[in-house]
Amino acid sequence: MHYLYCVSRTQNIHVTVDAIVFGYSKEEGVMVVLIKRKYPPFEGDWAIPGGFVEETESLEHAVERELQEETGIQINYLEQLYTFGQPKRDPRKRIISVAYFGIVKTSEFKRLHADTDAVAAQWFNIKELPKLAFDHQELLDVAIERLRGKIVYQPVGFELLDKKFPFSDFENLYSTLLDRPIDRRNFKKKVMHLGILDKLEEKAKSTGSGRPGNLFQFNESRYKQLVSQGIHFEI
Amino acid sequence: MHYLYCVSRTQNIHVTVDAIVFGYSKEEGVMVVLIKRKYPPFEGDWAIPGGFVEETESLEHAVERELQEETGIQINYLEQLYTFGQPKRDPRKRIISVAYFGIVKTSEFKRLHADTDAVAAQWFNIKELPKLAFDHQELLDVAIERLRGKIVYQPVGFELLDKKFPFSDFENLYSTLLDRPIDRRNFKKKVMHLGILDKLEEKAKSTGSGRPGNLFQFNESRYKQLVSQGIHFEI
DNA sequence: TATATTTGTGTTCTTTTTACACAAATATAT
DNA sequence: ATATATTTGTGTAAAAAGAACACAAATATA
Repeated sequence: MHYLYCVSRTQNIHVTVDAIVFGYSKEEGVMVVLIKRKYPPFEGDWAIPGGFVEETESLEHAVERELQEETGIQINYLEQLYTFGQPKRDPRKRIISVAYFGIVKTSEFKRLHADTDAVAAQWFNIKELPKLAFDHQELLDVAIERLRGKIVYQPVGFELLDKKFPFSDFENLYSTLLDRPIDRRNFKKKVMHLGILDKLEEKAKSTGSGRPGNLFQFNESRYKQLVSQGIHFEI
Repeated sequence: MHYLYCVSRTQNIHVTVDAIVFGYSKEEGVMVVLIKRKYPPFEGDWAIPGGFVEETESLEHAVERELQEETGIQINYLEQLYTFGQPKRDPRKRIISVAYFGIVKTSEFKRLHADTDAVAAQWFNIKELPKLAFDHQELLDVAIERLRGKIVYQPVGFELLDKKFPFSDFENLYSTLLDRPIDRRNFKKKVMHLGILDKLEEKAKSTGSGRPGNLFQFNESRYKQLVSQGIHFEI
């Protein structure tokens, strides 16, 4: 095959995109959005949203379009995850699926949570998942692993939180995702020392009992500076 | 689009795999294999080896098959890199390319280096690359970034070296890839402390001037143990 | 006004990382 | 055979980063 890109062969392979979208709230933890299948195969099972790529659109565009159509979600962070292409992953025909990994912010998550049911989409806690169609459990496993891996060296955490948040939300997110307790003082010391969080003057509006704390905000330029220096965030 | 996987649409998109294969030798540094295009577009330019996926084979199989056909290479390490799918990346039709990242060992690299010319394939130092066809420079940039990123937390270095190697080869590889000097004593201390290298009794056969050193060997079980404990190799 | 809940903060000890120089073994040239 | 150049092998001390740890202040609620 020296004729790469030169032969004109008819290939009967179809390309889809799938999107594993995460949301987070302090109350519910890390959630992922799934849709209920209405037709066979796997009728009635839950699946990761996605669909066919159109010939003239980019892969990213396809993801955003499908998400919009199936779930009404507009994500604010998107990155390519992995491409799944085993021959028999769809029983009907050969499908190559380019999976993406998306995140919505807490406020958006809460808003969506209220009305995604209207479009047969639903949020599930990543620790309490239903049986999934196709090889979607595998996609989800890869995505969760990636999310977990990313937060320890890149502050993807910010994509999950709102623009302003109390420090405890940030800490809880890490503790939840890493599934282990975190020492509040050491964690704060480290994060503040990196300079990626700015402490605001505002206090959080009291959300229950306890002392109200300051709000914090992600310092994006500082973050970019650190990344350009090749610095990892081993939190 | 709730009909994911239910519509039977005709998609005129083609799927290819590409393989960015790296080799290393102390004398030549980090090398990558390219093939010379014999037909338009980009006739005469160099390109990354690859080709169309067949309907019944896995993506990995397609990569290995194409590599074998175009370059005669059998890699010993392969992982998926990224999927490139911009609409106009091939001027003729829509092509989604699943790029892979491969490595051959030094001995294999030297052997191939001698005869890959026979099949219009050639090794290039990653610092002295020719102009590439299509968006292949971008694929290569992503692959090099990945290679560089990987060696600092996973010992992919071993995939590039022979089974037995003098410590200086290992050190030079890291120094070359990271493009910065490495303190020999501290580096050795760290690596040996991790336990991923076993010191052999054999000495390297003298390869020029200087004191002959011991040979070392990758300790795979120790490595797996560390990985299962979630340990990263920040070398 | 007492109680429960959450936030905020500093020090000490341990571990890890960095900086740094000289002697031993070989090959080559004279 | 002797001198010279090249490469390997090794330890210590100072600095930085990480881990362990407890109590007072601010609010909501009973």
